[in-house]
This record gives sequence, C-alpha cells and structure tokens, in this order.
Amino acid sequence: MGVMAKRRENVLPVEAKIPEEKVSKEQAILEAAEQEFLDKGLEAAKTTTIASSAGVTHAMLHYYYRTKENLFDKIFEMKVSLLKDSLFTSFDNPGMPFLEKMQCGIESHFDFIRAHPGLPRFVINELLFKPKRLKLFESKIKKGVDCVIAKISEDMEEEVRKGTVNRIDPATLIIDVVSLNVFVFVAMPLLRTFAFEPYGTEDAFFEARKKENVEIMMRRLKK
Amino acid sequence: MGVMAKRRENVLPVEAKIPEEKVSKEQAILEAAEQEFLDKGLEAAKTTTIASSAGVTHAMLHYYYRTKENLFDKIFEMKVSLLKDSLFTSFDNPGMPFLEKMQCGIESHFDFIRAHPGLPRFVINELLFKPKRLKLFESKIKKGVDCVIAKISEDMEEEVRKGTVNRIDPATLIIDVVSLNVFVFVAMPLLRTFAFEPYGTEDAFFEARKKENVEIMMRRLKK
DNA sequence: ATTATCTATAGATCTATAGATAATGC
DNA sequence: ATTATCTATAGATCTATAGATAATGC
Repeated sequence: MGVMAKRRENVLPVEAKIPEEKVSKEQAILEAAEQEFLDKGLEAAKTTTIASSAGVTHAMLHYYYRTKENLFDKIFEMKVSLLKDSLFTSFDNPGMPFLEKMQCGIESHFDFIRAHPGLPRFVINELLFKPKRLKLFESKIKKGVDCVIAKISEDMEEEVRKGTVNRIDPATLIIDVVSLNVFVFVAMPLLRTFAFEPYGTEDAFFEARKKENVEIMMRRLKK
Repeated sequence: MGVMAKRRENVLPVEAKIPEEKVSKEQAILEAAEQEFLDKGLEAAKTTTIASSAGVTHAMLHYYYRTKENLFDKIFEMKVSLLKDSLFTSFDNPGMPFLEKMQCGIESHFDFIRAHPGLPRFVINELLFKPKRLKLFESKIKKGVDCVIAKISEDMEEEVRKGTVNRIDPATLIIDVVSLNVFVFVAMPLLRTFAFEPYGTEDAFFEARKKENVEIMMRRLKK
C-alpha cells in the first residue's frame, strides 16, 4: 500500500503548457471507461477491455486510477452532476407564463436527454438500482427537487384561480413528463425497426416525439 | 463433449408422480437464475452465486443446464413469451368502442407490468441492447405488432369520421402509452423517496398512476 | 527527483468438467 | 442401467501490484 503515495494526483492540468501525451493517455482511459461503463455497468465492465480500447497497457489504467471502482466513481460523479444541472436548468425559467414555462421545460429536458442518449440506462442500472449510490444522489438533489415542485405548485395554483389550467399534483406532472421524454431513448433500438421508417431520419423522429410530448402535456393541463 | 449426451433432458415432468426432490432442485436453480439474471444481467451474473442462492452445489447447475448461456436462454425465452402474450392480450378486445378499448388496453398493460416489475429493466438491458437477441425478438413479434397497429388505425379512422377522436399515428399512440406505463417501474426506487409519501401504500400510488395514464391518453384522444 | 511506462506475475474469481459415489427405476 | 450428487481441479479471465526502465522538469 505504501507505494500508492507515489501515484500522480488526478488533477486536471490547468496551466498554459499542456503536456500533450500525458493528458491524452489519462483522458483516453477516462473516455474508454465512460463508454464501457455506460454500456455494460460496473460489474460487467472489464479494466482490460477499457485499457485496450483506450490504446494503453493495462498497467497504465491502474497507475492513473488505482482501482476499477475509483475509475467508475469518476464517471459516476460526472454523470450525477450532469443530471443535477439539467434538472435545475430545464425547469427554471422565471418570469414566463406557466404553460410556456412547462413547454420550455419539456423541450429542454428532451433535448438534454437527446444530447446524452446513453444516460438513462446508466442511471437506471447504476444509480436507481444500487441503494448506496441512490442514497448519495437523493441527498444531493432533495433540496432542489422540493424547490422545483414548490415553484410549479405556486404557478399552477395561480392559473387554477384564473380557471385556465387543471390542478394536478406537481410530482405527478413531473413523472408524466419524464416518462414521456425518457422512454423513447431506452426503447430506441426497437423503435428503429417499428417507428422510424415514416420519419426518414432519427432527427425527424425525435423532433416529432418532442412535439407529441408537449402536445400531450398541454392537453393534460389546459382547461 | 461426449459426456454431455448423458445429460438429463430438461423436460418438465408431467406424470402423476412428481419426484419431489428432483424437480425441486432443478427448479430451485431456475428460480435463483431468474432472480440473478433479472437483477444483474447475463455478464455480471455468476453461476456460483446462482448455485449458492439456490442451495445446491455449483456442479449441479452445470449438470442440469450445462452452460451459463444455456441457463440464461431458458430465462430469456420465458420472458419473451410472457411479453408476447401481454402485447396481444392487452390490446385485443374486439367488439368494444374505440375509446373503451384504449382504456382497457392501457389498464391491462399497466397491470401486466405491475405483476412483473423486474421485466422492463431486463428487457432494456438483455433484449433491446443486445442486437442478436433483439433481432430474434423482432422477428417473433413483427407480424403481431403490424396487426395491432392496423386494428387501432381502422378503429380510429371510424371515430375520426364521426368527429369524436383526434387522428394520431397509431405507433405514436402506442409509444405514448408504453412510455407512461413502463417508466414508473424503472424509476421506482427514486419515486419511493419523492412521490410515494402522499399515497401511503405502493398499491395506492400505482392505482393513481394507472388512472393518470388513462386520463392523459383520453385527453389526448378525445376531440 | 518525479512522473510515465512497460513486462511479468501473484492472487482471486469464475466457468466448466472429470471422476467417484449414492440414489432410483426397471 | 440411469439419474443425481459431491469433491476436486483444470483452465481461463480479471484485478492489481511489483519491479525495472525511460522520459521529464527542475
């Protein structure tokens, strides 16, 4: 164990002169790991596979990241903070009418997942169904979630008074949106066969889905 | 390889006298395997773990099922035929008005997943994202899916003529329903923290979700 | 001096089978 | 005779580290 103290600290270099090779190897491992972990999950992923697809010897992976778990944690942290950011930027558009706010939120949430199509499966397998990591995640987002819900509730109440919107439990509303937005990305391989054809391109299909999701939710909300 | 011929055939005994112990061991392995494979997937599941949680020696697992893949395939087949059945029973209620048919379909599809809450994740990981198995599955359901879509299309067209229903692409409609119905089950661990409390019991929560999903889709469909 | 890199290998784990023995069914 | 069961172990794979050597930065 004593030898570990010699290990290089994993701090990203921020100086002017970035040693090309050095960054590139460490980074290559991280990127290969991301791919492998998102695809297979912690247990099924192999450090040997990661190393070889990063084009480095296997020992290098352990030199930079010491253990498989450690490397995984790095990826996990990245994904969690990504999730957190999306949650609080998508549904935070102050000074907009409620329904517009909802539409914006749905669309930007959809676009976020579109930009990270592998994320839902990773979250399901490595976060939701691993109690230890789930607890960690929950404690990190609890406050933010309560805040988002409170805001939606407040806005909605105002519209309800005006008689323009149906009252729905905000948590139910969020589950509706997330269900509709997330599902297509985990079902994508099947949809490619059964639903893509009429649209021609993936992009056209996804745009149509986004529109459909907004449409559904507007009909759900509007009086 | 020659020794394999001696292996007992895996045919479920249908005679009157069921040898208690015998069935019980083979079955115990199958059940433990189901649990392990649904939870961890093919690669991360271990035959040693399966054997020990079935309460048999490791060698017995290989005696009855020869290889890990073989055992997995048994579980996989079971789940695929379960899926197939659900698809064609949920959305096949002849002689009902269209909207009632949809409501019944949504509810029985929801109840099916409720009865098999681990299935969605298994399908996502072991079916949708494993091209070989996906191809096999697609070829098995292609005809049925086309048939269901054709029927929905026909029924809907009639209502559209009567002016009672909005025209929607049937595939889009199905994706809407499945998205709403499936998502809560994969997100369950998180929802337990953020959405269960107001409902008291899991059952109450799920009943509310089912109702919400029907509500959403009726509003989407009704003119 | 410190950091990066490689080769070799220890040690753990896992799949699968061989080979011996006990139980069961004619 | 066939089926079921166990112990022991071969062989593969995987994580992790030791130890040697090359490259880099004062």
